[in-house]
Amino acid sequence: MNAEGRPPLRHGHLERLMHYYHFITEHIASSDNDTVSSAQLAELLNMDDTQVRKDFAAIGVRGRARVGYRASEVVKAIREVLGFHERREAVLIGAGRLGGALAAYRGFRQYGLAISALVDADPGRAGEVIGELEVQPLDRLEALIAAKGLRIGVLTVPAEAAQDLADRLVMAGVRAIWNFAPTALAVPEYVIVRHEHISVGFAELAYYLKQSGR
Amino acid sequence: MNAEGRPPLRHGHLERLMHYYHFITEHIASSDNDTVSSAQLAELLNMDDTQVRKDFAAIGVRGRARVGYRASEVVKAIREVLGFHERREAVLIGAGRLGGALAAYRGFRQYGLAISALVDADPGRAGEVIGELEVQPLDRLEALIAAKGLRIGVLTVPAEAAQDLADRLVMAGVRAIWNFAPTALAVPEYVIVRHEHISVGFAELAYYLKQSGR
DNA sequence: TAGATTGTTAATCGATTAACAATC
DNA sequence: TAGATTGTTAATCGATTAACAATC
Repeated sequence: MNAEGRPPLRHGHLERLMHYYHFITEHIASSDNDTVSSAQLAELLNMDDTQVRKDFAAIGVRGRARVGYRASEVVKAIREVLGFHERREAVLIGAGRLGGALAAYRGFRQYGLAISALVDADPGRAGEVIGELEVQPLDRLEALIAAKGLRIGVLTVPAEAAQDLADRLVMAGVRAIWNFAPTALAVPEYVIVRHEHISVGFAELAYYLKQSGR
Repeated sequence: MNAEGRPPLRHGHLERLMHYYHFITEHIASSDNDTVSSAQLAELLNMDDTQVRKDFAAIGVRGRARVGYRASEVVKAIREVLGFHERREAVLIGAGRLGGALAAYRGFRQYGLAISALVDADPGRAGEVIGELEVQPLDRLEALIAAKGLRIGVLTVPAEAAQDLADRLVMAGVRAIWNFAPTALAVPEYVIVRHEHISVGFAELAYYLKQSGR
């Protein structure tokens, strides 16, 4: 149970909530009286309508029979449950192409993520500006984390460098790591790691392509 | 059933296979007689050992009682099933930071992915070299796909541009799209889309962080 | 041989889907 | 009122885990 007295959401559930959120914010105008039915969403997202109703019930959204759910209410509840309104500052390590792309992407703001420090191991990169941030030298990592009280680290570094940097992040107080390096990280159990394994996406795509007869 | 007479693998199964693959190739030297037991893998990957044995059985890998599985055999079987040895050429659209990162990443090769054409809507970018490729103007898209017989497209463009480009890809003969644009794509049912929704990863990380008491 | 580990069947668990009464 | 849609319970399905005989 969490603060709201609801059981914690599982992976699949969170994914579906994000799915609803994107679909509704993209396709259904947010004027106050816009409604959406579970059957509509289910059809468009290619899933079962009971699932939609259960998911909404689980986050405390109630609909009205013969009418459906208020789109704005659904969106608000999802933002609430997932904590999109809570600003979460993070330090990003590795200002290469991928790191630069994440640092410059403005879309993260709607989920509460603000990358508020950017470091790179190459001293030559220090001072360069990406998005709204200046690249800092790696040896300032701990100072930056302490100064801003950062608790989230984003790793966009080569595989070989990842474990060392993860260790430094944890030592400096970081408690959640978003890992884009193609390697597993060993961390204490009180640290949460989300490993973004991009090539898995390609492997799946290729497998399905193969299954479908090339 | 697929060509090998085995039922197709589901999402979870594919993810686990990639997990084993990475773990074994990273942590277990590939000399011919290296063995690994289901209990070992299960412990290290934090899962049930029966699961490991079932997954291996499903791809035709047999172990030996009291010994375990031959690491090299497991790796080979996974590569075989997932088609890593089949070279798959793709066109990448959008040579921005993210596109550039993917185009320059050499690690994809081990999975069979070769990005063999790179286009960008900005004519000013044409001619620029990223990795081993020269950025081509967008109007050459169809010609490149036809000339190289490409069947896979990678979209690293802003959300607004994604649907139009997906349409062009499909019209030109592409049958699988790896979509990094933060928007859903509408495509004919014979086209496979893999939507890489990166912010979902952050949302999950943030949710678990919140659940754990900040 | 003794005992560790596989391979597989059976049991459990959770997630998905079906059914349907309640409601608007 | 009639009928569409929710909310929820029950049934089904599939995935995970337990158990254990077979094997090396």
